[in-house]
Amino acid sequence: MPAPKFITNKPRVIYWFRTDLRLHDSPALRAALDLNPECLYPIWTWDPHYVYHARVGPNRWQYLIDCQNDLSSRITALNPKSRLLVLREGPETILPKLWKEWRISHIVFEKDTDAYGRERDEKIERLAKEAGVKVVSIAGRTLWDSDDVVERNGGKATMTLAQLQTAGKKLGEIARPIPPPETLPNLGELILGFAHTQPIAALDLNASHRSEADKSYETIAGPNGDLGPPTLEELGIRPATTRHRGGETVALEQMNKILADKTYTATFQKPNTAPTAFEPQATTLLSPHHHFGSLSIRQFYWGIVDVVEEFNKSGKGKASVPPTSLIGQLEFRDMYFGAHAKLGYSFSQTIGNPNIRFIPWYLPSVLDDKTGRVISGTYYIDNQEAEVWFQRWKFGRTGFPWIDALMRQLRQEGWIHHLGRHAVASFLTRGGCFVHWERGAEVFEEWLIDHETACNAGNWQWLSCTAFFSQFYRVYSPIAFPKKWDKSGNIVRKYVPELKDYDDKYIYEPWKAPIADQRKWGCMIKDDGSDEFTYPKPMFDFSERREWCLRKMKEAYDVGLHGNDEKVKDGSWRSLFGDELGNKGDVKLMSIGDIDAGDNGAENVVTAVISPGNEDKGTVIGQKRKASKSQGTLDGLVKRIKKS
DNA sequence: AGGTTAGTTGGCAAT
DNA sequence: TATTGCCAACTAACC
Repeated sequence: MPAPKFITNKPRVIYWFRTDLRLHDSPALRAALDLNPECLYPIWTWDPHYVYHARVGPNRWQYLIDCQNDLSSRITALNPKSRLLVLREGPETILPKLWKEWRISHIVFEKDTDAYGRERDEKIERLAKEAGVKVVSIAGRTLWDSDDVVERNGGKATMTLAQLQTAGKKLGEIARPIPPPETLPNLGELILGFAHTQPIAALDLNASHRSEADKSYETIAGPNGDLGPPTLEELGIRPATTRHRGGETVALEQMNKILADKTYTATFQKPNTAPTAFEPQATTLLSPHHHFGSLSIRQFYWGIVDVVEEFNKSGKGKASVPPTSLIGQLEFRDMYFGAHAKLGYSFSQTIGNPNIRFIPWYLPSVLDDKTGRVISGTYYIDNQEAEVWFQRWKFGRTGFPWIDALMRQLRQEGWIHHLGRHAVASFLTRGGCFVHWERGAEVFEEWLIDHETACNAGNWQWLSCTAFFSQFYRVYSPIAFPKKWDKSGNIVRKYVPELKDYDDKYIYEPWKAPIADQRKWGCMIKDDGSDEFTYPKPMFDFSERREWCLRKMKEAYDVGLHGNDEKVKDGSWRSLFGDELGNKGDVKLMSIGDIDAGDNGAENVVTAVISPGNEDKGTVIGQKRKASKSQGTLDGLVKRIKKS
């Protein structure tokens, strides 16, 4: 081990912020302060994995930037000489330089939970060891440390709420929140006179969200040279469209408002909250704060427990209990984290995952044979019709107003109600399109401001009846389900404004309205719905598709393969299924990263695949497809999206 | 925390 | 008062 250049008595500490963008109830930050450091550098490193390889739309970028700005000013409020230092370089290259230049003795961070973060942190710990820097990593993102949960669950993934609850009981009471620090140490000297390492050029999964050149890594300290949080402009990302704002200050205000409504908090029952409500929404909307760590999960947990106890003593009634209560919702979150902690990367994919069923969905993922992992940014188009359905679903042009309203709300605002997620997920997978749940999960990853790998993968598995839940005949109707909550379809009028003047009677099924009424209400129902005075006909007969899907689900359950079965990996599963799927023979993969000249002169990176008989047609995910006569509907769709 | 259909039951008012 | 029609509310079976 090389000897440090300078020996000081007091620790010199880097606090590495990642998904814990808060000062309150941070066990890791407390540990850093307990070192009684001579100086504390609060840093953020601009990880190329997140910049290019995670799917992040403008709304989540903005939310992250909100969190960083708020955190920085809260740090400065405690110490005017301190702030959040945003370094435009990946952690694996910059941290060793900082340790050396800033004479760091300790690096402290909250233990990460997702597969990528944990793999990255292992590398960082090895590098730190080599450099003689001590690493302090403390769990703080979940009710219990998920690795402890797995251990107390017999070393297995938590696949039911009961398993999580039993493991939790064995682990003892959840820690009470730690108050925020009252002071923070000064920064050390900001020496940045070292070479700036650029990330290795890679596939940019967020290219479709950029309107300008990406300047993420132009300088180490940002355009103002002050290590301040970036702007969307610096990232070349289009403006955000959501009204939801991030940051610890907003998070605490929002939480306190909820807890102040004691009846709401104590009697909350998720299935009784309206998915059609949007302003205000029926649930807490705290999930994005928990995702970025701008709100501690234990702070909210204990806030609820205290309100529930008081409510039960008050004689006003009986508080709700898990699984439907607010506490139950937090437990579900920990259950998914427990499964993800055990299974790692394989939790968020079918192939190689022993815990999930194999169902022969359309548009399956492509596997990297070397790593056994799904290749992000690509998938097989094994059925052209399903690809059209998928694109129409993604951009809210299915012709089912309830589904389209939700998908447009998701794209615009980055958040939809949990039961709305049920509705669109059921529709895309087992109750409509029969498209792979991994395609849906990728769209949610791109557009949700509260995207959390464990919860997203888990919920898609649940809703597609791939794991956690198996009653596949419980299909959500795009008409009957929203009618139960809102007969007049206000959510449709808001997000599908071309239908705003339709009578209540037809708001969820406008194709049934007489032509004269369609004319009167200013919106004709036409096949492609390609101008602003038209809306598309439903892209299929729903009950027909529902029956077809039920047959296929039953078949898949009878065949009984799971993600880790050899037959799933080698493709021989096909011999066990009937030939009704319509995907004939093998599909072929184009080279990922090939450059494809787009119609508008732009160069697009090919990230998807071709199907037999269509060898000359590549696909660019999230961008315009190359012209294809067989996809008139899709071209109309693209035109419509560009206009909106 | 799904939806449909067919069948039953019970209240109510018209005849 | 008995019969009839109507319908809302409920249940069971099925997908």
